[in-house]
Amino acid sequence: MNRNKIASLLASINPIDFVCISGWVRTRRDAKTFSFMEINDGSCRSNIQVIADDTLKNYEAVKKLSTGSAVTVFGVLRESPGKGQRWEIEASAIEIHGLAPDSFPLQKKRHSDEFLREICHLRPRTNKYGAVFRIRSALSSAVHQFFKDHGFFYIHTPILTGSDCEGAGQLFRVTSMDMENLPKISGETDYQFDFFKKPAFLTVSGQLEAEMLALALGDVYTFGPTFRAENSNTSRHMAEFWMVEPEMAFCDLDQNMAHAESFIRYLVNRALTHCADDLELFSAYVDKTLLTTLNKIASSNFIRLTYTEAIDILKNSNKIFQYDIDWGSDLQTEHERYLCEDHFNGPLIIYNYPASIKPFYMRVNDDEKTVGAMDVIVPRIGEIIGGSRREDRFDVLSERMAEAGLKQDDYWWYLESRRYGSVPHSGYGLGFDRLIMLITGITNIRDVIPFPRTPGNIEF
RNA sequence: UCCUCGGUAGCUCAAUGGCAGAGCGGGUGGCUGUUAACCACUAGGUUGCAAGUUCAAAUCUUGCCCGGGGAGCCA
Repeated sequence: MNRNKIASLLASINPIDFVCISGWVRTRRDAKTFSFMEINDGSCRSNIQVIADDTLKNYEAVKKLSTGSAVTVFGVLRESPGKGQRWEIEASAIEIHGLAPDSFPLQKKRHSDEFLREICHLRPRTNKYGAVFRIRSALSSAVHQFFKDHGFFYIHTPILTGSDCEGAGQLFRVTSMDMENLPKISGETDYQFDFFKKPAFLTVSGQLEAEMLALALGDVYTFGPTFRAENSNTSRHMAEFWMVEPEMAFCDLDQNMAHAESFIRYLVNRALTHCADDLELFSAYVDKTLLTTLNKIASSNFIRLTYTEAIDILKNSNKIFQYDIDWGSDLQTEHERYLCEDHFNGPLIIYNYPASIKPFYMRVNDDEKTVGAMDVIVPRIGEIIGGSRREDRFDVLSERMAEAGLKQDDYWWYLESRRYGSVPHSGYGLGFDRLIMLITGITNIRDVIPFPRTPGNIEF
């Protein structure tokens, strides 16, 4: 018989004569002639209560079942006479798969996130982490649904790259050469012996390749892993993270910002409507203001202001910042937080940044001082989206590349897209892990992905 | 990488130079349609590692390792 998922049994309207569940024992309590067990199979937050009485053939073994043990239970789904749950299963047979000895580190009581991070292989079995990873799955589906509804095509851009795409951060090197015995030519590593016959890296963004597809299919997006070899030790950076990158042809900066805003609103709404039960855990135990925050994001327009306006507000704020504010310098975390959390108290989009602090591919505005860049800032997380209108003029783009010290030979194909039928186009990157932080209220990015990769940490 | 706080039982923490403790978890027994069950008893320690100061160090000093928070780099 196929097993029933606990989620569907708990949603049942009527009793069911014969059911079968498989899962892990969360807790067990003994009564005089029977035992209460709570089983969780990961299909939902709730456990189901099982009544195992002493007529079971293996009752002595059942009485020894400890937290973490795996079982299959056959029995009747009936209304529970006890308080606290509507349904329970009266077991007719219990099959024991694997016991969890008393060294099983998860207790019924709450554990610290720091401790659970040391046992990433077991933490999905807790209520909180089970909920995070169900939400992560639901929102991954929501990403695809949103783009499907808007006529986008899902494309796959390479993970391995031969060029330092946008000069964004340190790259991980990829090689098939023997690191202990590198072939040398006049003192330098001879890449002729490497797999690609030239240096190779893990991608820091699929944007440049995504642009090529946008200039053919119209509206496209990528959703995949991204790698940065930065020595970042913060609660919002990882060496391996997931990014959603839409790229849209015939799209200006205003349309780009409107798109980013509706995308975030859609995802927040999806979480509110599709993950209500799991979200309740986070609003109860992680962040009491979570639902207020999410409802506000879902219902109100994002504030839009230019970089220049942002600088003016900061200068007139009479607040003392650790870093000085001057037109031309990048906004620091403290500045973004002040604007987002104190001054406007809500999500905001800052656009038209100085060209000098932004990458070569962003389109230079008519003032020739700023570029069509935009960052979406949300409370508590900071930057969740970074995007821009792309420079579509061949001459300007080559000039900007030269200024950035990039070799045009390495980007010949990128430049050719501006030579043949170039069009206005825009796109952005959304940090998917940061989105999960926003939606769950979790404050450390290491806790929204099953197995986080950070400097000095690649266990599991 | 920098600043800052911390590391004591399986977990969460106390012990501020003088006998290393509690709650939870584990084990044993009892009780009960229970539900973070309850009651009793019980086991459990290289106080992160190394050196130093002292009659005496979990406690003070130095170095290292690991973790949290903040910052930079960024999504």
